[in-house]
Amino acid sequence: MKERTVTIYDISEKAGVSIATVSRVLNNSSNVSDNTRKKVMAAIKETGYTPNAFARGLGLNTMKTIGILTADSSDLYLAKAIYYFEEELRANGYDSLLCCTGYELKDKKAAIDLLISKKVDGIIFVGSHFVYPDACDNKYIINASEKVPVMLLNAEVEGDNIYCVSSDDHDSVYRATRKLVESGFRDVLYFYNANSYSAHLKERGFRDAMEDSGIKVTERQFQYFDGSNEDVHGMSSQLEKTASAGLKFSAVVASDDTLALSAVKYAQSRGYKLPEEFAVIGYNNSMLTNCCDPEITSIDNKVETLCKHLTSILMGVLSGEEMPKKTVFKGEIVEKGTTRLKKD
Amino acid sequence: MKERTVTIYDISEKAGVSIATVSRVLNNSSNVSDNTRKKVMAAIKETGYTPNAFARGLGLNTMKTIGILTADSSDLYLAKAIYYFEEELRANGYDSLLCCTGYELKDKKAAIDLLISKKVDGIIFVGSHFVYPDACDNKYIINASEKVPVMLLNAEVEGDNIYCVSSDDHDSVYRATRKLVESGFRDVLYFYNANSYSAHLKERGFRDAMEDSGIKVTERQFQYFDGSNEDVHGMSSQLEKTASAGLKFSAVVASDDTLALSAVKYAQSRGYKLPEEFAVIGYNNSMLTNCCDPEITSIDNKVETLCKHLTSILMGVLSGEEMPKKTVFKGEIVEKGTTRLKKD
DNA sequence: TTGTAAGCGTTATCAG
DNA sequence: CTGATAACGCTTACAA
Repeated sequence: MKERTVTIYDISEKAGVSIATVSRVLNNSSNVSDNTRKKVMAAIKETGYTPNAFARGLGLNTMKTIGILTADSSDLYLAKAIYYFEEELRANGYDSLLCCTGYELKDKKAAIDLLISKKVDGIIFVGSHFVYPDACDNKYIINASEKVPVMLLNAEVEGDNIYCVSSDDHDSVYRATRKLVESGFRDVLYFYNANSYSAHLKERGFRDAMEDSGIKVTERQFQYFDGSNEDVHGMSSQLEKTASAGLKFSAVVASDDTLALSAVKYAQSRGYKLPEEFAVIGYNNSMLTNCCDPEITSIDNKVETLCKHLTSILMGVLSGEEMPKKTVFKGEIVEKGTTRLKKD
Repeated sequence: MKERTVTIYDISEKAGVSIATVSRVLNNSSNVSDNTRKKVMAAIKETGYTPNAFARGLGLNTMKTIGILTADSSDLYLAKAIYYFEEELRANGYDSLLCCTGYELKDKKAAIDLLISKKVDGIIFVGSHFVYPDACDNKYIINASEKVPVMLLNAEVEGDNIYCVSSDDHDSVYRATRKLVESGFRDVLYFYNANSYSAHLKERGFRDAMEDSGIKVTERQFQYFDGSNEDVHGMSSQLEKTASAGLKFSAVVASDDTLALSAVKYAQSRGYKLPEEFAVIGYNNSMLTNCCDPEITSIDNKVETLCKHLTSILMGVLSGEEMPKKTVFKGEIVEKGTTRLKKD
């Protein structure tokens, strides 16, 4: 009882023209007389015809789809990025094929193969988790770039068909840390939870800032949290343990707002007054920074801007234009209640 | 200089067999001799051949893709759902085409048309925002279901090809509210920010619970927050205004954890002690409930379970099995620090 | 301006 | 077990 789906042939017949003509009006292409166009349109409207995307894809060798690759689409920051990408891409006539890979290298590779086999027009790597410190481990990105343009958000890999858009993480953390020190906090703990490309930049920023401030740091001041990105509990109890173990710190620079939030909870559970006795700086300026009292000073890395630029670069690449291989934006320190930084 | 992509013909030639045979080993289908299979495999490996997905799609009339429709993929709850869907779908060999529609009806319609024109095998409506109180406004969902199976998460629409999976929002809020009242709070404010299908169920649950507790409610007790889902600030200041305007309330039942969090901030800014003098119950049991101190009692509606079931129902539908049109799970009240509910 | 016909790369039916 | 060959529905030279 399934009525045959209407094809371009049905339209051509109904309108009394050839399928070529139908195709032409469909792609509102070159020279079709107003009259025939009208006839074709009428037939289309009447039948409710829509072109078969697969056939189209086969002919054009594209279905206007971009693969979006991310470790965890439910992560606060990544979710935002995905949202902006989807929006921008669709505005440009592209669909988004989403692939969440988790954090295992082999799953990432598998996901890429999958995307490429589905013949996406490009792949956006959302988040720095895809780039490893050891260059060999990034070979899989290069491989992908031999098939389709590869876009990296918040990461950097050298390659012919690879384009990188990022925020200057090193600079942001550097500036924030220096200001923090200048405002009187010298025993600062660095709290992080990733070993990705941008994670390293941030850490480097912290180290450099401390050094340039003339403060020696010990490795104990670098606290790595190895757990779920949502485990605020675990995070603050790690700080608690660290403190109980004898490490003194009265400020925390965190690589992520969740960590920062846990630092606020830690400080408040100890009865420290923020920002007088204890200071906290987060990263991403996400809604989490507004979820506690005082609200958290955080670094805004302009994810919307990054996503828009990245998309427009991708669009340029896809239409054969020459595009910048590396684009870097400057982050912004958004001061709220957990610090009292010196003004510039 | 672009080398022609290798096709099934190249493989057939290299292996000295027909393309039909190559196709057979590709789909590891019926009866191919071990010997020829080996030859073909060798040729495939040698050339790095991968089948053209578009051609395949054209032949099979499917590219194994599911459209995921959501108002805002960066919303904490929706993002989680999307994550689980993507994971489950991929485990079943399906890809996810993501479409974020925003909250305008016409954009929703456009997105659906788009998904259908891309010939997805089914559409998952993530979140109750797609279902309107006025049945006429839901016609577009019925329309979609005439083309592909439609799956609704946390919503309900009657239709031939429509399948609904949800948590019993009414029951959850009802039980939570009753317990709250039993624990001594009678002047409870209901705080919500949506007019969707499930929003109505929740509100109904609250009303019924109050009524069954013998408490009269006035419309002022129903506070609708009309703003961004991330604007914790705006939310708590609305509560502040409401209180200043003279409404007395010492407890808040919120339709969402963000609202609940804002209630905690409000209560704390007024110096109320939670849970003794002020109680709060949220919804979704998201990470936000752990972001303040005390942590927030919240209703867990088991999004992971819902998503898994929904996906498996969809898979059943796609393979022609008879599947339940409506599946309802029970939510769980997860008690934390903002209440001291009576035990059952 | 319009039509003809040759792809595009598979899968599937039917013979052998 | 294997091979021809006809779909699948569209785009696009090339002709007219």
